[in-house]
Amino acid sequence: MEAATNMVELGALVGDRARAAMLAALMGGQALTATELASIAGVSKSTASDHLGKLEGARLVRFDKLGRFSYYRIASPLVARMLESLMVVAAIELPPRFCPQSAHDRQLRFARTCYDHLAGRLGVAITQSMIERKLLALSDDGGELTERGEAFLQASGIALSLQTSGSRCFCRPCLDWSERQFHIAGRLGSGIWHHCLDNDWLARIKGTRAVDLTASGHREIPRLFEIDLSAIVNAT
Amino acid sequence: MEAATNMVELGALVGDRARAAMLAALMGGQALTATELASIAGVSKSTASDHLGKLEGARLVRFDKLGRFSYYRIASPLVARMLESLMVVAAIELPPRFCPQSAHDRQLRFARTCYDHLAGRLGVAITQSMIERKLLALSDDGGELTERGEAFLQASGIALSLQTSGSRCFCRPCLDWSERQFHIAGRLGSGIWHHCLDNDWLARIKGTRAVDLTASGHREIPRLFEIDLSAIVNAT
DNA sequence: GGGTTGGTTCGACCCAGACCGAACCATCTT
DNA sequence: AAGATGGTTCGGTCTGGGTCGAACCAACCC
Repeated sequence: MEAATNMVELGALVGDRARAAMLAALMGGQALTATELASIAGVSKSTASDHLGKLEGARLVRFDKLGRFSYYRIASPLVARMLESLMVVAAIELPPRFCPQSAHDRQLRFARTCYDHLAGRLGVAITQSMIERKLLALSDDGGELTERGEAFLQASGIALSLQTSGSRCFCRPCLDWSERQFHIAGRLGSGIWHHCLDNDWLARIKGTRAVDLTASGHREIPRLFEIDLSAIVNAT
Repeated sequence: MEAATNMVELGALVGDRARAAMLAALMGGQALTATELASIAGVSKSTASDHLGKLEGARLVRFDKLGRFSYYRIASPLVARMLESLMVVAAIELPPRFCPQSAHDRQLRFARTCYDHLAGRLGVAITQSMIERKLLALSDDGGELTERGEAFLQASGIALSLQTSGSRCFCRPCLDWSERQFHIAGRLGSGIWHHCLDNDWLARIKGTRAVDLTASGHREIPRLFEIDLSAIVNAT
């Protein structure tokens, strides 16, 4: 059982409170320092360093030294996909249990980054709206822009934010663990997120994966994506 | 970190030798009894029962009692997808380490089931051949039959083995951990596998995920899929 | 009924590994 | 040079959970 042996190692790495908290934080897509990750995981610096060494040894994370800082990040999109699928099963398949919702949880549920695209109620709402406007068709395992969608992309300027690298899937549905609906991943998802970020419509809430609307985002996002912000801001 | 909490639980469940061996075995797609799983995992019946209780409690597996036998199986396609992505990262991203290849490993690498479709050199060869014959186009995250492909499906009789349920993706690439290339999953992959099984071209090797060619399979599979069997039988 | 086999529950044992503090190294500042 | 901050390494502690055997329950066979 060669494959199983490595799967055990992988599971054991994720199956620890502190390490899982670090990986979840890194799923925000940003590189974080060892001290930040120690604080997020709620462990001492020495423990954090130990954990990060293991994660790096298994090539789940990479790190770059910048001066005296070590910036850690998810090693590859493949690892991100794996964590994504873990979170989906964790959220949907596991028996429900009592979990008090913190303020932070509420922020995450409103909007967050999922490695390199937008998730939460905002991400799902944008996706739904694009489908209703027939800009996009999404199936369980893939998606495609319509002609109207192509035009929309050009007109809005999002096209400029798209990476041109061909190997990644252009549009991929990503099951949202909090909403239990799909949002857009792949290059298109990444392009939409970066477009919102570049135009200062959205800003990361520092130290977390959560994202918040700026004043201009409040104005421009509902206009561009034709969504009703008030409905999703005030949801449960 | 509500999502992270459940992810920890999930990782911890997979991150155990015995449980991972059981899950890997169940990824063969067949239901197995508790005693069979105990033997596969190399633990006592009591230990196995304990583990299976935990897996069932987390809804990663389901079981049906038939008489005095408990038949366990993977709970859902979502769980299968998650394990699939774990195995891919385990096989491809983790640093290589010395792992002697057992006879059983060689069998698995030749041909095996991956939940409900065909994997290993045989699965990959069929996929490659269909792409070369322009029956199929496959991208990183999706796939489509060509018109020729549709005709091929009808002519071969595989179309009859296809489930008609619409919710599942018709054709999905699944990264093969042993071959590091794609093979066909989704309803199409499931249809091809069941077609080979129904016609007695392939047979499961009992108690494992491994699959072997029957005499008629030796004759018919190369003909239908236009592949060179000798090349993949004798590979490393 | 008695015997056999599949499966679960319980109690006891034991070890991998998560954790911390202290010491240490490296980088930047003053 | 001295101090401050980020990060790693090392040794020692302790606990969660994986393990088994024995006892027990349930289904099938004679």
